[in-house]
Amino acid sequence: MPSRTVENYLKSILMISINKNCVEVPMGMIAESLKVTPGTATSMVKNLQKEKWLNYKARKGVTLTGSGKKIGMRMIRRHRLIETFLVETLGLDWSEIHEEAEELEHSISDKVLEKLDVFLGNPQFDPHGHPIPSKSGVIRRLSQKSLLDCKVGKKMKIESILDQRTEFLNFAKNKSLMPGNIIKILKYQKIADTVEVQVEKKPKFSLGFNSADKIMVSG
Amino acid sequence: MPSRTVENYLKSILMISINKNCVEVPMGMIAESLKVTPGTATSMVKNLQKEKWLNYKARKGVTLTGSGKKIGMRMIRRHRLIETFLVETLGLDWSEIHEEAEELEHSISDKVLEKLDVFLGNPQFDPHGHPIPSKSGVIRRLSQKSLLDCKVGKKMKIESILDQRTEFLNFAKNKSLMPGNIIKILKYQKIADTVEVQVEKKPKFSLGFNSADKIMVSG
DNA sequence: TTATAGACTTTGATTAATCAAAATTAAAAT
DNA sequence: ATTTTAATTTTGATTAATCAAAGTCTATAA
Ligand SMILES: [Mn+2]
Ligand SMILES: [Mn+2]
Ligand SMILES: [Mn+2]
Ligand SMILES: [Mn+2]
Repeated sequence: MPSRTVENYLKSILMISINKNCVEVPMGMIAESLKVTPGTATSMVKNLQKEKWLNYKARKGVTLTGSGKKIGMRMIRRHRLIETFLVETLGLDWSEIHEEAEELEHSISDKVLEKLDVFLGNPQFDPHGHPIPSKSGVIRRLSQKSLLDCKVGKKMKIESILDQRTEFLNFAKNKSLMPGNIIKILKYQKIADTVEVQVEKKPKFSLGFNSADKIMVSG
Repeated sequence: MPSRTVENYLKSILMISINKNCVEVPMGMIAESLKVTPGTATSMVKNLQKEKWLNYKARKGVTLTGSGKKIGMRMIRRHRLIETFLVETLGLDWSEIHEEAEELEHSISDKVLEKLDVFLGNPQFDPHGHPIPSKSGVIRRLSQKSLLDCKVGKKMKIESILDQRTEFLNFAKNKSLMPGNIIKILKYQKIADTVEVQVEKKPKFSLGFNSADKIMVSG
């Protein structure tokens, strides 16, 4: 019933509200995340409100309704299961699956999706370490702690990578910045906005604050 | 570059010209095959001509250009490889894959398609017995002989099933009307427009002329 | 040779999604 | 309390794809 555009809006809005855990998602973030002009986002969001998928307060932002959340979550599940399939079964690299899944998430029937889920053995995390919501829309709470929130010297486990850009993921893999690996912050240089880190026994290197904030960790 | 609508038009036109082997494809068939009104087909076809994908002669029909044929063939390859994947890998029934592939054929990147091809071991035919074009756009000539063109009593091998409707394919499977099986026409009753047939050692049954014409055979 | 039916085309309108640029508002800085 | 800035909304227009219904052709049938 919802068009692929609607599906994209609802998924993006849900992901923003999860990642930044905010209740009201501001229009600017929606426009940025969907790569449309602010005016487009405003007009689209008004339509979504008519369809009862969200509530919109002018100059405040947007809150998903129950049905909006449901569709958004459904899209996240689809996206992540498809990504997992592309890596596990077809052997694509984790850096090239995001755009692919962005399309496929709208094209697969529920039946095929559930077959895929079984075929893959009910995976719980996608290749970037993001939890895959259950069919009924339940998702594991993900770590809200990024590299930036860590004490110097403490060893942490990498949970997931938020940045989905191909180049960033290539860089990350090259530096072994991958889910499961152990990372330590060696130095924290506020003035230069960098952290110096070491992954497992590999050579140390530096990350800017923006990049470090995309590496989610636990432990 | 071409939109999914354009891809659908070019694929449909190519398939009609192959199936009916005619050079000029009439507008009516295009409209019917794409389930749009005749006026829509006319206006769309004019756009396609502007883009050099085909030549259109008013009240005559349409002929694909080289580039139009190339895109059409690419879509046939995609469609059939995806159908094969859905049956071979995910275990869907041959009756429920057509609509699915109709969507997916537009959503998968070339890279994923070729990975799929390798994963499946370069299959030559889809689950309905239709030849899969090579990456470079070469397709095996398919049998032009249907059950209707057979001598009574002669044993023939079923090559492919043209009718893609779910209900027909369910019926066909139930009667073992599937590629590879051996079929014999027992009786040919022009007046009732039925043929009585027997597949392998199974009980005999009747088919209307329209249905019989959808079963392509050889040998 | 006219009629006429059926295939096809034209016309005029609609819808979803988008943009650019102008207008408005609220928050922050002075 | 003003001014400035940044975020957001409004306005007006465009594009691809579609339909309904009116108009036009052309091949056959009377
Ligand atoms: Mn998407
Ligand atoms: Mn992911
Ligand atoms: Mn299609
Ligand atoms: Mn097929």
